[in-house]
Amino acid sequence: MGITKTQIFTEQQNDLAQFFKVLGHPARVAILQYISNQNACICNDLVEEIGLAQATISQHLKELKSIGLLIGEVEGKSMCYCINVNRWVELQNQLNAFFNKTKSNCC
Amino acid sequence: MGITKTQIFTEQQNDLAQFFKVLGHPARVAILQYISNQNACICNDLVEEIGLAQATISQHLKELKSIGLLIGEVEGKSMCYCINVNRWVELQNQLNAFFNKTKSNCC
DNA sequence: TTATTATATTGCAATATTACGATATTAAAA
DNA sequence: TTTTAATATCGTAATATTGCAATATAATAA
Repeated sequence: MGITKTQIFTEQQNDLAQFFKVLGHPARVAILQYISNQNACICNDLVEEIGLAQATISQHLKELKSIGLLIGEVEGKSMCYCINVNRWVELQNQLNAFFNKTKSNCC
Repeated sequence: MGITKTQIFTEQQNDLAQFFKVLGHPARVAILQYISNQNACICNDLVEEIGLAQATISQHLKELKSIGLLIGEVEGKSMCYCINVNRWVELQNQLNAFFNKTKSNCC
């Protein structure tokens, strides 16, 4: 069948999982790290930097945008991507809430 | 082509992504939450609780074990799964390190 | 206007994931 | 020993993801 049965889970569970899923690819981790290492917004040095085709990078950027982690701004004929710090902190908090709540009492 | 090009990323990036990936499914989030809500180690009430086939649950448990988050102990003819608290905290720290390091200076 | 350059989108092939029925496997119970 | 119950593994169908070439789009440069 292959379809994730989202209907049987809570919205919170689906959202959390979706967020983890987007971060669950090394290219997307690398993109976030690279953007954060630049002092200014970078554009698509990413293609050269990461070593994947332009179409592939564009796709990964789209997924990062889909959970609100990246903001893209048009700058002439190129795009300036940067991290959405508010969303970033929000997700980190959400994630820590999950980790802290999910504590085991057994074994 | 469909293969993730792990060779072009660092081990740290691959490990982090792998960890996120495993948590990136609502069933696995739900499993962890359910286990943590029980005062004692639970076994496979999970099948009834979550609403997926036994084979599917078993598969998800295997993935959670693969990153060290779960420990399984034989208990008669059933299995007692519980969260590996040390690993849990370790992953939470790793994750926070990633979030804290990856801070944007731009926009 | 016609390049040129940067990025996004489309279409597709290769591979991975999800889910489940069927079938082991293992341990207690009868 | 045979049955029963709990879990794991195998095989497979449906779907999703990854990656790229080709193409579209949009903005500046010539």
